[in-house]
Amino acid sequence: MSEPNIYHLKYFSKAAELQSLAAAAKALNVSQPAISQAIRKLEDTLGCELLLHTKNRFKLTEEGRLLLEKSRGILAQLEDLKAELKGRSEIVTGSLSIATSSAVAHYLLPARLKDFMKAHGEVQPELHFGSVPEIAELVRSGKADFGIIIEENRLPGFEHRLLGEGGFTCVIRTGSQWPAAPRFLATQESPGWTELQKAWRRHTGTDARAALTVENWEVISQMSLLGMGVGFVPDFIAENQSGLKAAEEQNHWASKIRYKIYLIHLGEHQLAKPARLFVKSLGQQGF
DNA sequence: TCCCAGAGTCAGCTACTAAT
DNA sequence: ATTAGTAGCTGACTCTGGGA
Repeated sequence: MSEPNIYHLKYFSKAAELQSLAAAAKALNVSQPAISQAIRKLEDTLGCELLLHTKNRFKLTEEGRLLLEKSRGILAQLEDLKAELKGRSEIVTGSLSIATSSAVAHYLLPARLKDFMKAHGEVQPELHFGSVPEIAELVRSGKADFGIIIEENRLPGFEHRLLGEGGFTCVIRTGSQWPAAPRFLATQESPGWTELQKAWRRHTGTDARAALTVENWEVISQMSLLGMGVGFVPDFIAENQSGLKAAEEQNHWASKIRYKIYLIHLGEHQLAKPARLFVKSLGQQGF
């Protein structure tokens, strides 16, 4: 019986990543049976089931998940080795898949990405957007190399790198006054509406009134611009959104609500080279 | 019920390796 | 150099489930 080889791992990883044998076959330019047989060979030689087949679909077993995790590291190391042996390790190629919120992508990422692309023009960046749970799932499933989240607390199962932190700001349309009976535009996600309510109650002794709770700070910014309410957003948005101004007199209570920007991934050794370099550059500069 | 997509099976081919 | 065994691939085909 042969030992598992690198093609077996490659085929298995791609199938697990794409959740489809046919899609993996297409991506790797081989036939679908080749993928199917490679996975069976892996199961035979490892003596465990890697996939659970159900209704024309499959899902990973616990062993399959473990193997996927380990094989990513092995394949990434192999890519590095190949590049090194070719004597062209200074030229970084491949994809860089980042999962984050649209706010981070809009306000924080472009400058960092621009610098990175200037140094590594061969890398193909790819951005995915979502909520914190969606970002976590994109990273966990391997669809994204790493995620950037704005969250108070750390997520279990991920390695974290703190990129920055700050406080919240109340914003209103430039030229307008703080309203006598403010209605707030805030997100449901933490930190957001719940923390605002507590802080507002401590500050005024009354309940905060919501104009709208939405999942997206850019939408909040736009609605604030239209005068639909007082936006409650992280300071980096307040500072960079033209047409809005911070309600300075309110920020002694708002800025006490803090956020942290974390970069999350499944482990340094599992990152492909472009991702490792980008993570390193973010870690040095932060946001 | 039909059609389509995805996954599995099978036969046959090629490439490689070890034995003679 | 030849031969046999093994591994891995492909194309053709079948089976199954979901959706129109």
